[in-house]
Amino acid sequence: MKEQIRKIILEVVGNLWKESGLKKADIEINEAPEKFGDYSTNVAMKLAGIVKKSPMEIAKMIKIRLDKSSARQEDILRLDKPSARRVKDSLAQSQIEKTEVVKPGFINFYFSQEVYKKTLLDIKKAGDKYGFSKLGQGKKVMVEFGQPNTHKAITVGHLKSAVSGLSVVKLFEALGYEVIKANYFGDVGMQVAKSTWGFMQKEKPADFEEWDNDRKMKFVNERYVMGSLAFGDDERIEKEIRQINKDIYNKTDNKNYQQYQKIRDWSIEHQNAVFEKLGISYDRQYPESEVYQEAIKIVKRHQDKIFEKSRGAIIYNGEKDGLNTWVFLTKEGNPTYSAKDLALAVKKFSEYDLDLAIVTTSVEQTDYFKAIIKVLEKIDKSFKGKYKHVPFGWLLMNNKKTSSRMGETIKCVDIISEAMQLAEQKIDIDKEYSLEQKQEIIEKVAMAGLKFLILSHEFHKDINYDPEEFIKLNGFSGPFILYSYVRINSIVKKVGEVDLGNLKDSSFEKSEEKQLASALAMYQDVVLRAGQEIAPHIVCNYLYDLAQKFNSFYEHCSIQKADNEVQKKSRLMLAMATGQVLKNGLELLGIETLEVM
RNA sequence: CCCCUCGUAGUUUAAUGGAUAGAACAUCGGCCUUCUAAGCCGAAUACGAAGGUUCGAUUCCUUCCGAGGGGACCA
Repeated sequence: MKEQIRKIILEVVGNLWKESGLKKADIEINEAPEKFGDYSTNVAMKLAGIVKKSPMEIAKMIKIRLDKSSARQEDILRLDKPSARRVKDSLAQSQIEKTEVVKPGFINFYFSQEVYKKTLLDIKKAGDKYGFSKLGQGKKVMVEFGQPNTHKAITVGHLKSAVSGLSVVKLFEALGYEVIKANYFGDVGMQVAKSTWGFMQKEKPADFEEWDNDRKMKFVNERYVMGSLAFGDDERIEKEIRQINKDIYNKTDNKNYQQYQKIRDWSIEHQNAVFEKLGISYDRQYPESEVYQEAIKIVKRHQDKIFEKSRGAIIYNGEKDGLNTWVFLTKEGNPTYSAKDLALAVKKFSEYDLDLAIVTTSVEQTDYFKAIIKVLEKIDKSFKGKYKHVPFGWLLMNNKKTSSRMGETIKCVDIISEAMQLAEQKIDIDKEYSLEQKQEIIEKVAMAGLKFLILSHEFHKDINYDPEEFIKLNGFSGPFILYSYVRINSIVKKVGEVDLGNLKDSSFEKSEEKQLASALAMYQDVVLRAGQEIAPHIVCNYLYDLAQKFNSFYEHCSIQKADNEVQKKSRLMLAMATGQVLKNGLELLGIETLEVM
């Protein structure tokens, strides 16, 4: 839609635009505020500084050209003179009903009824694929997200990563990319050793083997905290833990390694269950242990060209590239996380023929990944621009970051059950749902609340959450959108599905109808922007606005009590199309719809 | 000391250099005999400070103030 309007503008100002050194992409088409039509452009204001005329004057001249290009007005701008027919055709093609010039120099575009009808028909035809584009067709992208550690609890941080990552995946799919979902999880290292040590210090409860994995992992995490605290206090214990660490690396066939393996198995089962609950199934799982050997090799291979020796370690000296210096191999010859991340990156490209690899992590790793990417490009120029780090902010509790070492972290499973409790309280007791229905409502509403909260903030910003008023179930929230969807579903059930054919008799005259239909027409542009900017919060804002417009429509334009049969059917089509778009948009956020609530 | 984020109503936040800075929660006031009131309609309240660039700055640049993060063998 935007692209078509851009073309029309170009018909008129093309030459002048080029002379001014501006590019086609500089022609901005934006969604206009409600009372200023549907789309608007500021080209006149952009030209003002260059041609030294007032923006209003320029805008008026452009408008004359748009309205009837043969106008006999003195043209001090030397605008292009496309034939009247070409402009008329362009306008007709993009179904712009009228244009308007408004201070300080905006040119506004109003959709015609044709846009509304075409949009409804497009939505009906494309269904779940409405909003998809072909931008990434034939291209492959891998998104790495989640990244928990075994032998430790999954925390809110991982929850944020998982939810954000899933949304990135969905956005790229909507852009037409083939997406590979990857997880990189820590299953080696001191923290794993600490946890294993802690576990072996205390008799486990008699019925331990009968516990489910959630409960087992809670116990394991307690033992991890204990081991972690003991590590700093006692040299003898430190020695024991380091020994366990060695046994794990060497896969020594002893009690330590066997215990480690057992906990690792529970952890992975637990992880998969938690991720499944969040709607995530990975295509490729990379345990840290898998890249360990490769990490050493890759550093040694490039030892003198990219890396250098310093204080006994092998480092990448980032200072000369304006970055920090990072250790890749310790003086004992062990690979650090940087070496492992590097090996992982190379492995990803060699396993899949990727056009792009995205890694999402928390913001603290921003500088670190700059270095990793730099080194990667030094290894092979073809990696340039293909490895992308997307940082996201913390989920803070009362403005403070929590420490996993001290056992302060909020567990992912706890936060989910907290959300479910809230959702349960909200269920209308007058409505008699079956037990299964009730359970479905609780789960989906809770997930919608959680996911929307996480995704509605800009990625790189921290989310400060107050446990008291944390998950919102009304207002700017996921459940609000679900609720709107449920209302639509309920109407359709009552009135019955309808097909108006080509909709040729229908007309949307009330402002609530027009605004709703306009918003539907803009959905594709929104998805495109959200995908290109990797910004799901754009989708959140759009969906909330759309749901609000629907609720307003619902309040002011009755379907059952429409004036006549055509209006009734037109409105029902509008409602059904809205339902489809809400569903598609929620899908981009990884939120499932439901039929009643 | 160096580098990176971020400062918007009481709170949580939005706005590719543009129109009256948009919402939500909380507060106050209306609307359920009428398609699900988790809703609708309305009121009130905000760009950390000072300069600069621009027709136009919350947005870009500089300085200051404030918060957080990163900077050698932990991830």
